[in-house]
Amino acid sequence: MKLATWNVNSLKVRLPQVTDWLVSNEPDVLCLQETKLQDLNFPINEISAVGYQSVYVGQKAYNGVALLSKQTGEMVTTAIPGFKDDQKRIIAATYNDVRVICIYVPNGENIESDKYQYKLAWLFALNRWVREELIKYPKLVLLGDFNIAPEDPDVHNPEIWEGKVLCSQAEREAYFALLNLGLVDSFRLFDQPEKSYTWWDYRMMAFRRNQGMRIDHILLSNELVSICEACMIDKSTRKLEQPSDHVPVMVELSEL
DNA sequence: ATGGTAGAGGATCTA
Repeated sequence: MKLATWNVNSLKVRLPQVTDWLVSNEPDVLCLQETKLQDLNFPINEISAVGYQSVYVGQKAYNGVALLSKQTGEMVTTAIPGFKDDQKRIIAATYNDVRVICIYVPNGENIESDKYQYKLAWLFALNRWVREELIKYPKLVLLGDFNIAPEDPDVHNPEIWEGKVLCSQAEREAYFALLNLGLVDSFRLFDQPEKSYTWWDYRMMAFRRNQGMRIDHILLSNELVSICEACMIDKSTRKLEQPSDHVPVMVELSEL
């Protein structure tokens, strides 16, 4: 079973890249963030044409998440239960007894912003919900755009970014609180290239200089860690015309 | 201190 996540920064613009990527990589499930589409505009036919079903929840202009899958997902959820939120940032479904939770964590803007407080509150609500989901679904994958670089090796210039949004102590504590529920960062299960990142600012030639951050993650519950065979970042999509500022991350699980 | 780019939507807001 192959599971992937990709913040596409507008599915309308990135649709040809997404369908090409599905054909080339054949994931069982691809999780998308920042689709930036209202539900009535979701391109179900174009995605169906390459053999994938879609479930999605979106809104005008911002946010929006989706699950593209070969098989039909069950128990689809499109909000964190008990957390009032106008922003469409989560979608979850179950495939082969594997609970797949796709998240688009708020960016936070900067640590003085109201958006930062919203981010921390959102992460707290996520934690409470994932704790409950792990009881129901021992095979669980939490993946998406976390907007958190967990440790200094995940940041191109940790001295400059120290304490700033995406790297602040409170955000990192919220990330490790998720791991403490019984989740593992699949990327660090394996040897990886130095300076591996998943996002580079569009500005200042950040990608060419590899001035990025690793903020997109695939976390696995303990039951899935033992059957995880690989986790890789696909930088190739950042070299295409009109790229997203994020690139896909994918895991391979055996025996599923 | 500011700007640099991209996307949505039609002026700014978000990232």
